[in-house]
Amino acid sequence: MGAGKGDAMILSIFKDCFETLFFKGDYSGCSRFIRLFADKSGHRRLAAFFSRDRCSRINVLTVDKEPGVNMDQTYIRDVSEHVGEEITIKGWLYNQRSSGKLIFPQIRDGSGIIQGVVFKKNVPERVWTDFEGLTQESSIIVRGRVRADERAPGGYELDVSDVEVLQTAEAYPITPKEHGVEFLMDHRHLWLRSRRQHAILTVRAEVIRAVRDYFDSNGFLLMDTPIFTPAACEGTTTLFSVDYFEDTTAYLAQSGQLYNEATAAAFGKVYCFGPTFRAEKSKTRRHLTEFWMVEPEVAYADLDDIMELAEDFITFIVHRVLENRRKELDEMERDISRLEKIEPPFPRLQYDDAVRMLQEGHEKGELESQFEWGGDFGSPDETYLSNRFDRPVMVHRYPAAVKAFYMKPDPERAELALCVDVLAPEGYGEVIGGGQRADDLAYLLKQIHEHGLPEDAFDWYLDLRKYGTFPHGGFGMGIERCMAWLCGIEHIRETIPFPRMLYRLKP
RNA sequence: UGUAGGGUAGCUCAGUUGGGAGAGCUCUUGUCUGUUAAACAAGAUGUCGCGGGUUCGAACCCCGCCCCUACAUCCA
Repeated sequence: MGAGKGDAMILSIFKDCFETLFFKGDYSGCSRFIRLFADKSGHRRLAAFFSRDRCSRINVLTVDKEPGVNMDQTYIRDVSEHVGEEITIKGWLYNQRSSGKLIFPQIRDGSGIIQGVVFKKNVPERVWTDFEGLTQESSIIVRGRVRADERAPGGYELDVSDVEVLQTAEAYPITPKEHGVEFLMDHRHLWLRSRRQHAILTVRAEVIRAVRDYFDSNGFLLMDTPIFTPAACEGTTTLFSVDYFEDTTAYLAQSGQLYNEATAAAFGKVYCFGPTFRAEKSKTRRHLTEFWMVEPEVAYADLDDIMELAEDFITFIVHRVLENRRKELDEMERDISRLEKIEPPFPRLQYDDAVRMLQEGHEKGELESQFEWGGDFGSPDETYLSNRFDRPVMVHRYPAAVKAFYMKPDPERAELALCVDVLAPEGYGEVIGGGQRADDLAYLLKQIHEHGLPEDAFDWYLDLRKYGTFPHGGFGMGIERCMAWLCGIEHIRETIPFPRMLYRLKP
């Protein structure tokens, strides 16, 4: 049973049992802990309910009210529970249409948008003139009665009785019309308020929560790896450097993997999750200079184990988003049927076979460039491959020469690396890269020398091969690329609140 | 870094033989008791990216620079 369904069942039991109980917030996805808000009577009856051990696996906390919120404030996401009641909404004016003696303000409060109705005849003159003078994004506190109405976007309306204007906003730059990319990016701090961006970033929070829930509930331990690092992890890609006190240069982390190989030896199954920095001068729709990456590392795992983990992990995230954020996906007009097809098993494609596929594509005239065995795939190649399948495709065993120094060579064909790239469907490119790590000291030393890396920078890493070396592997998933695919977004810059890109550091 | 396209009103854009700087939206005012990016009427808005050149005359042609976008290289 999915966690969300279980919660829905429990919530319905509560609603049947307790008249005095009221619910707020969003419980989706929390299978062990539910927080309820009840008055004193409800509190006592809840205690009795749980003493009968009907839901012993659920840890319930009861408090008198939602923390951090005034008792007199109602969030727009909760209005369906307040039909017929007089409520107070604290928020901003999203947009306003008027028609003579009628004004329809659209009010947003971060949790949703509700349409208000102001009849000139039914409100004091001050309220009417206050609304007449309101500009887009003015901050307001609105009082009114909730009513279900088919004509309203969202299905519920607020019959406004009173308004308090905190500030009449200056002319708001982002109008409900078309805007160009540059203008919107310059106003990213305001753009976040608009519907589509709100939906996208709500899904992002859901994806991140799913990532944490997945690893936390599958025996992984969170190990935060450092952001200041002494030298290149992989050598090839460019790093951001910062002054580290006198005479020392530190580099911003481009991966936590090498450190997680150490923590995996200490804790078995680990993951790190944090910002990652790459100073690559690439400006494409798939690149950020600062992005979030989650990297699991598993002791005694081989390449097949890692592929199975990646497949199960991606499926979990897709299911969670479909279950909890369907409204947001609809809001951004995502073709959900494409996501509903994401079920294991994912196709596993050997590099050799992928190359054959690309060459056939070229012969058929479906692919412009001629691909030669031995190279890494370019972006058009990845797109071509991923379009052959309706679910993520796992390409494994690339030539060792095009991959990082720490990859374990295939014992059956030493020229291949035991690695895997997961290509998202619909041309969204590589969302996961990983594989099995080289565990032989002599081989690693040879690789470090051949890649021209400083051996002394890796002395601690090489220690892991001296003191109980072990087979292990893992992968890294870029949150933003995964997001772009899940949400069907053209450009990765919309999947993070404040994107950092080549030539963009502000706002 | 390379290739291609672009920079004109607050926003989105049109503007060719080189000669009067424009449209829609936003905004302001007015009409309308159910608007859905409301509609209708009237009004306001400019360093044509910056610098130089050609010309009687440059948004338009030439040179240099700046900025943006897409793609490629790189990668998640």
